[in-house]
Amino acid sequence: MPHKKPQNLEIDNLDIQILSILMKNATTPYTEIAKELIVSGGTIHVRMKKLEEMGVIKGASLEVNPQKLGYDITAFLGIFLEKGSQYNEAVKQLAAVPEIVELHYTTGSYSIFAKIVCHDTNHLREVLNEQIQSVKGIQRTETFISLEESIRRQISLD
Amino acid sequence: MPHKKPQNLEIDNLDIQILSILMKNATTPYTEIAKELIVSGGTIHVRMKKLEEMGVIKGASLEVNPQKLGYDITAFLGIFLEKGSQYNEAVKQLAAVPEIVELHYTTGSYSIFAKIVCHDTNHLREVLNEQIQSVKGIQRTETFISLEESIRRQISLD
DNA sequence: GTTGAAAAGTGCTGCGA
DNA sequence: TCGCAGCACTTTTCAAC
Repeated sequence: MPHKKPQNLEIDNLDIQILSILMKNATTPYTEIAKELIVSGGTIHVRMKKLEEMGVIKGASLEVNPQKLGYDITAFLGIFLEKGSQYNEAVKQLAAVPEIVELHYTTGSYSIFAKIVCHDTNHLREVLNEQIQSVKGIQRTETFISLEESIRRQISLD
Repeated sequence: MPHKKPQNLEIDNLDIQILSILMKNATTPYTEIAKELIVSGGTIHVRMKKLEEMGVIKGASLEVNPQKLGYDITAFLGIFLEKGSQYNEAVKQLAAVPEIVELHYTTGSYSIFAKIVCHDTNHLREVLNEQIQSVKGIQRTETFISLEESIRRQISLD
């Protein structure tokens, strides 16, 4: 009796619980997760492999404290473009600015929204004046400097 | 001759190189890093321990694809407070909103700047109306919905 | 501070239920 | 499909340089 391989491309409650634990601490051993969720270590492994194949898991990255590395300024940038159609070209040039850690195409007042990390205010001014304002199509920018990061977390999967 | 323990609380070039590799892929084995930087595995371990003690490394977290988990909307929120002094109280209440993944106290037009992740536009509207607008001290908000996340990376350590 | 190797723990694979 | 057990690999520790 031919039977189509189920593939099981659904995310069930167990998957969510595994992700939930690993999103808090990616170094949690599989055996410990297994103990906590009362399944075997092999099961965790199978689920993780499935989630990776599905593209749910992009990878694991080390979280560093930018301030301890001499990056004291985090700022948000609202960027106005002359024309919305210049977006792709602008992004290409902005990608070459290493201080930009996040960049979005947004609705609302601004065309582009960016997050930027700099050593100090001088560094920020340099990047703004020399790297960003000179990009073709960028009309002007508004800067919001973060004085305090009060919340920083991942989405909760409940 | 009494001699103060050096502690070696400086970050040298080797530390930077180790961090650089692990920030791209936190699952890189120490042995492989050691080979690449031509030092022993034990050295990598000692350095990592030092960096953790110094607080440079906050931890490792799994990066997931929010869209694959049904979170399709990423938005930025500029929040106006009636008085800046209401910040601490507002943060306390906003911390209880799980959809908020980042929150900053900023200079510029807004008092608070937040990043929020929702399932869909309805979910976003619900969170805005029921959870955020009701917080005491919040005057009004401006929403910037991300239509495309073009850049997402860590600071480069060069 | 670094090295190299030994010891402990974890991740992976195949067999059985 | 899941769980168990053995093997390979990584992390950790430690004495010596």
